[in-house]
This record gives sequence, C-alpha cells and structure tokens, in this order.
Amino acid sequence: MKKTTIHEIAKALGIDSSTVSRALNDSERVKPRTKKRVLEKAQELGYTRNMLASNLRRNKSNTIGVIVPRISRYFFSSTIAGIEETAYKAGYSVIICQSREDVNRERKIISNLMANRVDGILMSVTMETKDSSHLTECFEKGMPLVFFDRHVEGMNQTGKVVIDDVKGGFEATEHLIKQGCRKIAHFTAPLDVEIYKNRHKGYCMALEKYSIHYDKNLVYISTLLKEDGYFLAEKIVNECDGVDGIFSANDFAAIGAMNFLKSIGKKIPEEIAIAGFSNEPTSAVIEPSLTTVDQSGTEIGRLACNLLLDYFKNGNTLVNNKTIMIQPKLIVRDSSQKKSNFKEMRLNIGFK
Amino acid sequence: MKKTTIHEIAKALGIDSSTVSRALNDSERVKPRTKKRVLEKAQELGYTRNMLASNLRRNKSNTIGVIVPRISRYFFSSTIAGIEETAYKAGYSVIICQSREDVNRERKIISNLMANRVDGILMSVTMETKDSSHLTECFEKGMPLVFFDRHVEGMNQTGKVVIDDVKGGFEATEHLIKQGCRKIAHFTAPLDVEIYKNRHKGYCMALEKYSIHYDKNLVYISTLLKEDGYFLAEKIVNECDGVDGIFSANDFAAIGAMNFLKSIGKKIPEEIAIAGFSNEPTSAVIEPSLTTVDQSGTEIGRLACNLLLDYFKNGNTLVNNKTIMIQPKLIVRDSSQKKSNFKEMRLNIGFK
DNA sequence: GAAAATAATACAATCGATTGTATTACATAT
DNA sequence: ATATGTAATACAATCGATTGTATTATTTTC
Repeated sequence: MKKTTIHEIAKALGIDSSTVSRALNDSERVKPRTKKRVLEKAQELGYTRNMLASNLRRNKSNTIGVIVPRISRYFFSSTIAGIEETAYKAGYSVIICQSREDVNRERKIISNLMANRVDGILMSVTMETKDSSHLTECFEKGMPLVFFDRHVEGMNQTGKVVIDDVKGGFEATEHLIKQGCRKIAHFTAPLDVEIYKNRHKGYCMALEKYSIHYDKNLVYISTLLKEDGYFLAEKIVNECDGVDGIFSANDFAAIGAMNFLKSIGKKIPEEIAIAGFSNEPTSAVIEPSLTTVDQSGTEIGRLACNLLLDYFKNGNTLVNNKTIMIQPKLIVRDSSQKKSNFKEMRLNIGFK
Repeated sequence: MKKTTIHEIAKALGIDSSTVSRALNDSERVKPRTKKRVLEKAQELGYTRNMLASNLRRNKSNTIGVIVPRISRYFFSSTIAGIEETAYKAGYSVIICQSREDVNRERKIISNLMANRVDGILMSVTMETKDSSHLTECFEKGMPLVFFDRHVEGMNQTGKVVIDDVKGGFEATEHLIKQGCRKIAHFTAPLDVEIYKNRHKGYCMALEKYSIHYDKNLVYISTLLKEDGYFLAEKIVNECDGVDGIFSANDFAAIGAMNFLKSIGKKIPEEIAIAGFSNEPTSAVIEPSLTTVDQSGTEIGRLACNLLLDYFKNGNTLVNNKTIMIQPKLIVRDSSQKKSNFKEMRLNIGFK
C-alpha cells in the first residue's frame, strides 16, 4: 500500500514538486489558482504528508519526549494529560516513556529519544537518579530538558516546574501540631531525592517552630508504597509508644498505614492523626478521608510543557535555570481533625 | 549544535559511509576489524543514529500510536503502562494521544498519526464514535489497527482485545440477585457503545434467568461520571420506590451514587446493594468497599500490543478479525453483601 | 514596444541513513 | 603467473519533502 507523494501530485498536474510542496505549505510564492489545484489533487489522491521526510529535512520532529517513573500513578497520568493537551494545541506529539524507577532504563530512554530527534524532553526522574551524567549529556548535545516534580539538585542548566515541597511539608506538619499532635512520625523516601528532602525539611521546620524535639527515629525511609505504610504503621504501634500523628510524604503510604491502624481498631484521628501528600483520588474516598497536600498534576504538566514551548519559540534565555514553583494546597479532611467540624466534613466528602 | 553523521565517521576513517552504516548495523559484509574501528570512532565523536533518516529510508518508524479517551483514567493509564512496557521490550516507542471523547479530535489524531507514519495504532474509541469512516480509512491505507476495550461493532477488519462484558454484566447482576435484590437499577452510557451495550445485555440476561421483569425505567443513561451517579441516585430515591440494588457500568458512577446514599443515611448494602465495573483503585478503598468487575488494564494493554507486534512479524492473517476476549472477574466486596462474611471482608480490604 | 520589475514556477541540492550493484583486494587453485 | 572465487569495500540511487537559486511568464513603466 504505497502512499501518494508530492511528486505524484506534481506529475499529475504537470508542475514541479517544489511548487506542490510550497502550495501545501500555503507559501505566498504560489499563485492562488495553482494552490487550489494542488489542494484538490492532493485530496483526490488521498495524499498525507510524510512527516518523516519533512522532519528530516527541517531537522525538527515536532515531538516532545516525556519520561515518568510510572504512567499509572494518578499524579503522573494527570501530568501527562496536561502535557498532551498543551502539546496537542501547539501541534506537537508526545512520546511517553516510563523509567520504572530504574536509572539504566532512564538512560536508555534518553538516548532513544535523542536518536528519535525529539525537540525536547520533559521528565520526572527516578528515585535512584543521583549520577546525572546522562542528563548533563542532554544539554551538552543541545537537547532542551525541563524537569517537573522530581528534579535533580544542582542541575541549573534547565527549567523546572516544582511544587513548594518545603511549604507543603511544613503546612501538613504544622496542621497536625495544631490539632494537638506532639509525637509525629514521618514516612519518606531516600532524602537525596529533592522532593522528599524538601518535604522532610518542611516537617523539621514545623517541629522547630513549635519547639518539638526532632527525633530521627521517627523518620522512616522506604519506597512509600501502600505496603510500606502498612508495615511501618505496624512497626510504630509495636515499637514506638506515644506516636499521635503521622505525616507521610505520599498518600499511598498514608493509606497503607490507615489500613493497618483500622485493622487493629486504632481510632483515626483521635489516637493517631494522619496527613499524606499528593491528593490522590483515593485520599478523598477512604474513611476517614485523608488530609493531604494537593499538587495539581494537570497544572504542572501544562506549565512544564509551556516552559518547553516557550523555549522553542524564544531560545535559551527562558528555560535556562528558570524554576516555576507551584504553591501546594493543604486539604484538611477527617484523618487529622481531632475536633471534628461538621461543615468541613461535608465539604470534603464532595467531588474531587 | 550539529550532530555527527555517518559521513563524518566515514571521512575520519577514510572509508565510505555505506560501510559505516553496515558496520553500525552489524552487517556481516564488514570485516570485524573495520567494525571495531567504526564503533570506536562513533563513540569518540558522540554519534547518535538519526532515526528520522533511518525511518524515512526504511519506511518504518518503529513507533506505535495509542489513542485513549482520557489518559488520567486509571483503567486507561494502566492499559498504556502495559502497552508501553510491551512495546519498549520490542524496541518500539509509543505516541500517546487522548481523544477526550471527541470524535473530531479522534479523526485529527488519526490523520496525524498516519502522517507521522506510525507502524500501527492501538485505540479505544470515544463514546460518540458511530460513524467510523476515519477508521475504515485506516486499513484502506494499510494502517494496522487494533482496538482494546471500547471497539466498534462490525469492524471486522482489525484485531480487538475486549473483555467479555456480557459475562461481566451478567455476573454482577446475578450476584446482586443472589444477595436478594429484586428491583435493580442499571446505570449505563449510550448503548451504541459496544461495551455498554454488552454490559446491559448481561444485566438483562441475569434478570431473565431469575424471571425478574425488565423495567426500562430502571435503566439510566448518562456519561457515567461520579456526578452522574450522585444525581441518578438522588433521582432514584426521590422518584422510584423500592429499588434495592444498583448495577453501574462503571465504578465512578457507582461511587457517586454511594456518596449520595451515604449522605442521606441509606444503608449500603442493607437497603441498597451496589456493584460497579472496572475495579478502579478507589473501589477497594471506599467504605463500604465496592463490589466490582475487574478488567486488568495492564493485561489488556499487553495483549493488544502483542497482537499488533504479531501482525508486524507475521502479516495480515493474525490481526484480521482476531478477537481476544478476556474473562472478567467479579470481585465481591462489602457494598453488595447483604449477609456479611467476615473472611471475605478481610481478604477484600487487602492490597490491590 | 522595449526595458525593467515582479510574479510564478522550475531546477537542483540537501537532510542522514540504507541498500543493490559495481569494483577492488586478496586468497586459492591451476 | 594466470585464472577463479570470494571477501571487503566503494559507488550511486533512493526515501519524500524542503528551500536557495535560476529561469521563465507576466505585468508595469516610460
């Protein structure tokens, strides 16, 4: 099944293929009447421009590469949705790849995207990405790179869209303190990942503000899966007396912890108050509903994509070291409100 | 920032670019020693193959286009994850597009993917896709197409991966009946969408088996959003007495309904039992946990992608009209069990 | 009506890799 | 040493579109 080319259109009309090309691109170098004839013939022959050829010639693929740890995470899939929407409007396609938290895979993906000559890359790094040689290679080779959410410290040659994790962590922790918690555990992931480092920092700042002693034994590092939360909660209950609050750096671990606590009949929030991070859809649905920090994935995706598109238009200046920081929003729900508040409860049952 | 080409490698080594190309492709027409020299020089010059050029020449893009209504739906994002994983292993990239339930957008996306010369398309159609001229055009132009989940009736020229929706609908409804429900409402979407038609069919079959009168006033057609479920439940309570069960064709509407019913103090499942469809993550977390029908998105994605990959390898025979039907699995949880069963509850709280 | 200016189109190179065919180099056989 | 065969590489066309330059039509100007 061979496709029609501009040459066949040209031959059919007895004109040159360059004229056909210009006509199809609506160049003012072609007489309106000729344009019309070309367009009609193209239609008639079922012509579809071969973007491979076009891209090769123009040295531009009109494609953006996106790398996330896992597509099926709600936060990331909504980020992707925001990216796709923005890219689509601007006439770009998006190639989606998942690193699955594996740096080697991340490395391969990047070289693959480079080979495919994507115009730019949007990415959220894996938890293991410390050595960033494959990333520095990107802009050494002139490939624009914008981080969103998970980024790498010290990589200032690119743009970033991040949320103010310090503030998010601070507010969640402060809220727990204000609700009366005095011994607050913190679930987090390896602290060399910027976002977890910052959420942890916010946690520390809140403790300090209220003169609560920072106890490093209360900080649990894991991969923050639901299972991790479940077993860490079990550990806390068995080994660590008097914990009256948990701030988890993501919702999954928080939900896992809630599952365990509910299974042994601990009262949430009366005995242990809980706050998560990310506002996953399940957080609104679980009972008690989970207090969390909202970070709009769709919005982050849009902003990151726009940052890249700006770069395409206006060159280096805009992206270079530009950081867009989104303000997180604490969403207070039932898992943390020791003094229950009927009105607020009603509101927070509602639709997300 | 210009990239190195095979010609520069060739010049540097004083050999021809065709030899370089063959060396890079590990052809046996090149002496091992020359190969080694080429590879080293390529490394030294930081060469990355330009896939645009390669693809143009080979008339193959090693790319698969994927179209889903919405990326951020868990079912679809997990499908995409399965597709990406399978494609990646086989050396393919995936371009992801969302139709947003808009046929016109779907149409544009398809022509865009064709222009980009993707090797094949995997898609789940919009709810509005009835006229399928843009789809028939696909294989008229020789573009392999495989449907997953939402497909179009009568399009037998392509492959499909679907779940047995009739069976799923039947089992969910039968389960409700066995729990004692006698007046079961059904939430669904326009019945010209195959999957909803089939779930509805399963619903009818179950009613018939147990000699329950089919009442068309109990079948509510909407877009099946959470909001739809909420308002439909309200409608039922206000206008339609004696409904003791709801089978919703997706989990969102079921959850919306539960929210309403809980807000007015209706007991689930005692007064109204509920079953959904899809096994969204929230369905396991909501209280009472939602009985639903599982359709593994990841698995569907893998199968659909493999079907396409088979086609690439073995030609037309395999895809043509090949339908892979996945068996759905009824997951019984608390929202439907009138006689509560402690063991089963424990199991179903567990990790998804 | 001829010269000048401009519009419209044709020519030809190019993007970077691939691949069928031709040529050269080298080894083996006679 | 010459013929024969094969291994290794070079040549050249090609994929389909784009684009700078050259050429031909057409219009404008005097």
